[in-house]
Amino acid sequence: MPATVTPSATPASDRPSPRQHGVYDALRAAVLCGDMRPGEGISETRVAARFGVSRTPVREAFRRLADEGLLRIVPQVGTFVAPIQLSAVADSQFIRETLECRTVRLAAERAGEADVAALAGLMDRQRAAMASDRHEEFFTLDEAMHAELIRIAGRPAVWDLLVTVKAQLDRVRVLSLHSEGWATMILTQHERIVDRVAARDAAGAEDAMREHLRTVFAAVDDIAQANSHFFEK
Amino acid sequence: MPATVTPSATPASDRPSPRQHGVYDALRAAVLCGDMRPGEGISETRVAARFGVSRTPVREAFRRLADEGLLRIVPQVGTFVAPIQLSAVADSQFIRETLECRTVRLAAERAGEADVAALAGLMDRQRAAMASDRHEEFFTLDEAMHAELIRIAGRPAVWDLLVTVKAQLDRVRVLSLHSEGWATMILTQHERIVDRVAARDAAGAEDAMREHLRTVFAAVDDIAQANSHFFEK
DNA sequence: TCGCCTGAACTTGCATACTAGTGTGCCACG
DNA sequence: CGTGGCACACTAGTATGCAAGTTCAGGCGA
Repeated sequence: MPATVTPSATPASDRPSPRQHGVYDALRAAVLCGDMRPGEGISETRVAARFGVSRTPVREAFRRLADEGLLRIVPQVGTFVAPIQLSAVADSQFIRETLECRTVRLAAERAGEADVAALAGLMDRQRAAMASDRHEEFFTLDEAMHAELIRIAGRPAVWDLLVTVKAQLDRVRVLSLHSEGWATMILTQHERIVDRVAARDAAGAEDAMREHLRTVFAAVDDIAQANSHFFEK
Repeated sequence: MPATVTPSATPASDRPSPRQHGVYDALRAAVLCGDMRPGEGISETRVAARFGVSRTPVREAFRRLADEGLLRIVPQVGTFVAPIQLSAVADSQFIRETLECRTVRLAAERAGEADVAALAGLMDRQRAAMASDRHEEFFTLDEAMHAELIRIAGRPAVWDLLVTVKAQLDRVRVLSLHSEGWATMILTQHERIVDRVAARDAAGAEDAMREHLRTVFAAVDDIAQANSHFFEK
């Protein structure tokens, strides 16, 4: 390979997805949705056997998940699903709130007609999903709306960062029981955010976003007490 | 290994640092300080030979650096020092500014006498370092002061995140030539930030921090034009 | 002289073997 | 019956061999 020469073309996206990605995605989903419980011990050998691959791609997936704080690797001892640390959850909340409050403000200042229409479409689908009790789809649309707002703000990379940062928050969220009134409240808050963005009301949008994010976070303490064996500190 | 049992004690910090960490640290420093130039091709085999280890720990280090956006791994082709993307630099700036402006505001609201004294001590050492032209030490103290402000704000995890996010900015910074007047200006801005924090002036501290961070960022375009072969897009 | 084709050398991805260290359970002994 | 110690099974860290794919250079032919 010639040194000091940038590879000419060959975009990495065309390459076949390596096997480690599949292992990573599956494990990450299992940890986030609670299929693998905090404190549970796993091992490279067993996971490799279950996925039908060797230890190498499993190791790569473990390392990434450990970097994200979802696994805890103890050399020569084992790898464990990380307990949910309340301090880490609070840090996630702080970072998310700080970044999303600023981006939603920018979104309100920058949104064009097409952007507002896209948001309105997402809201319609949210209402439809909730009316039909399709909770999984509602969650997907929730994520999509937050991502769209950040895209409108012109900072798509911020969402990429938040996907990782949010993980600790998501682990708590799936423990909650999604009472009926709760989902309605989320939808109402989404409507208010979009309404303020559509009105180009930056300050109002920021307030609405902050209230929305804090509503979700406010449930953390209750959830932690009801599931204290999953938490640390 | 007993499953579903949280490892009792055994903090990971006590464990001997695996070899991959040494490789990771060395390569990261080389990329950030410019010893390895953007576009330069490296290979697992050569790096492994140079460090006297096998490919495995080198691979792990490569993976982590690629996750941070410092390397670009092209399967079956090679691994390259990532070019500096202006968009990534701008995103780093946005995230850093957003988070540090909020934390410095919190620091101003929360700082106790001991915190203010610690900041004053760091400023004294900065003045001494600059008076003696110890640029390396000044840089270290610069980092320490930003970290200390975030610690005072009560969000040390935010600094851990910024260390990674800042990497793209740091790659540009080392390309600049550190003119004399520039360092003086940085020091003056630091003094103003600490002064506003000591005065518990949250808004003033935020303004000072924003001006400070934007001063550094303002030089990016000039540096990019003077080193266009290192940049992409 | 230009263009194509072929092959060799290189790359990373993956699988496997081996090492050093840890925790646990069992067995012998008091 | 209780306790201490040892052996074993299991862990992650590392080394190495093999496979699939890419690039580039050199030679051959037009």
